[in-house]
Amino acid sequence: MENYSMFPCPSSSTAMYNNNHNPISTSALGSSHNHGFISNLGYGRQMSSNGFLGLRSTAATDDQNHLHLHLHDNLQKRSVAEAGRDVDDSAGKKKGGKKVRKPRYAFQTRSQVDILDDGYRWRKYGQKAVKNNKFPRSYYRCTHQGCIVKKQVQRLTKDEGVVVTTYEGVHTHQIDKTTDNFEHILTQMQIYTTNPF
DNA sequence: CGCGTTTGACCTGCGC
DNA sequence: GCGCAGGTCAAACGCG
Repeated sequence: MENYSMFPCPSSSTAMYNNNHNPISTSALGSSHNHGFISNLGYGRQMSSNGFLGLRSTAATDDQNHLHLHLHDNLQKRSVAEAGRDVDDSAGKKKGGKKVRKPRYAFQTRSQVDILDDGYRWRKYGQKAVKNNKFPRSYYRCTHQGCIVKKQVQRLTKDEGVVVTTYEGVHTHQIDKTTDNFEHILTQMQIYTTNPF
């Protein structure tokens, strides 16, 4: 749980569509806890070179900002602890028992499709059945040379319309699909939080 | 042929 | 120590 951050986003009741012309229903999204992180970035802006919209620092200050992730099912302490294991040598060592792990950012997206086109190219490297979840979790890596960003995609059992996408690491390169920008991404996804604060 | 997906085996950490 | 569950690997396979 420690290293997730959620990014509340202004919600809308407007129906949206993604690249595949599949509807992204936003009607069920809550709006009472809008902290407006996304809106601070500016619409139509190119993704920042660190590859994650310049938001990475928020995870490091997770405790201060109370940006705790509240996932419905299984993306909880176990997965976080496990994720630390595979952190590359460049980023994390477990000397003396202290592990340093990359921050992870989790989005909850109400979407008919699992894969959100965020402009980067991803290669699937695994899929696992998750306990207490009838949907498998998929594991993706960025295919850009030298980029070690990973993401996990999982649909919630309790709400089949919700897709949880967890990013780990930051991109070391520009976005691959230059036609995509943040505005485009927003047309594909709506992010909301279950945080009770 | 190159790239991406699938999938079972394997590895690792945590809880009991 | 053992079992479970999450995460990764890699060979096989499919597709353009």
